Amino acid sequence: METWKEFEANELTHSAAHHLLGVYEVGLEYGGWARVSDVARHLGITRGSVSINLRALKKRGWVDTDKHHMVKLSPKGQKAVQAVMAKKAVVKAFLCNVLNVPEPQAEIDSCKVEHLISQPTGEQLVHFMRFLVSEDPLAKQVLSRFRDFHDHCPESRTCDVCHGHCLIEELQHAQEIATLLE
Amino acid sequence: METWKEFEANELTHSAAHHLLGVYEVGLEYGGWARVSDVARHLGITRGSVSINLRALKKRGWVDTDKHHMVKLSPKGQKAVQAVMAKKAVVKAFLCNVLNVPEPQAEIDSCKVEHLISQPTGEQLVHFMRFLVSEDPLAKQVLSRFRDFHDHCPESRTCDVCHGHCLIEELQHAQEIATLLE
DNA sequence: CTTTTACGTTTGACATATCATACAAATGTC
DNA sequence: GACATTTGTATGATATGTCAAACGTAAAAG
Repeated sequence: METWKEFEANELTHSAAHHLLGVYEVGLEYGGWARVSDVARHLGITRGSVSINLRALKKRGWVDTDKHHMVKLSPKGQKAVQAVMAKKAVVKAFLCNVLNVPEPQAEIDSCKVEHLISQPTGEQLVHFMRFLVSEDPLAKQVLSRFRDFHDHCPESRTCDVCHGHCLIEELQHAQEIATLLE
Repeated sequence: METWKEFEANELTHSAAHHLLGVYEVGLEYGGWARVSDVARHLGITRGSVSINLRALKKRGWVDTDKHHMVKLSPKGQKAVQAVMAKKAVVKAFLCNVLNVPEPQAEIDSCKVEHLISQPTGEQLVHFMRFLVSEDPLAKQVLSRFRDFHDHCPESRTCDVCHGHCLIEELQHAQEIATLLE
């Protein structure tokens, strides 16, 4: 009944995750060290905001700082960044290459959920993708078969016509489908 | 470079989505009408918070109110709730029945992302699940074959042993896998 | 009909996350 | 060396989302 509060309890907020990613990406060219200013430019927010946010992240052990105000990821922060990047990559790959979601939308969706996906779920998705690129011939056929199914299923083409109206009705069948698979 | 800000731009926050879901669920027994108090009890937060939050949702056209302080979803709110519920259902079904994620974890993960998934992505996932329950024999075989793959892949069993350590290394391969599917 | 309970709202507080503005110190430039 | 720019921080503002506590009203109980 209170599962919804797990969202708040998440280890990293979306903002915090992207501050860490910012430190990582900016730091790539400087041996892991980044400046507040560059992270701010990278994220498109003010130096003041980044200064405050990184201070909070430092207090919680995600980043370390220098005497010269330089910032880098702590070991804990590095692990978090790698996990987030990997989850985003595998979700985006699934959306693009299995579900055939257009790349820009897959980029947005994967970015929104990257920090929220649990370790077990991310791992299982990696296994699934690994299965789809395995030597099993079945795996190879499924993707093209799904594309055929998708192209010939009348319901899959309504989206081009009604632009958002039918999508909701589409999704209403989800619960029925869920039970069919059990 | 600023894709990450799409998160903030989301139509509904997690909190707002669950207020709407709360109105829906509480209202089921009263012809769609709900009271602030019952929604608060349902969500496990104070009446004050719900009062303020529902006022904001009313101002933006997601809910309507009575002279007697009764609240119900507007047509717009109903559509949003159905879309969110459907996305959660299809994601949870995918996690449980395809990826074999344990049900409690699937419940948490799907709840976290339900309001963040775009209409196109949700719809494509529905098509994919529909394909997996179609009469196509290939679809029927894939799930059990993936389970075999999963059970016999040495990497898939490390999780039971290292409890979170290897998971990160697992996920590091995601980017490589992503390119393999293109 | 009084009393008590329940309800919705209001207020003040706190936490997060952003902004604009201002300031002091460090860095660059001439 | 003097001046200008960049940088990090500080301050006050706004917005969301939560809490606890108090208040007034409305409904239920006695």
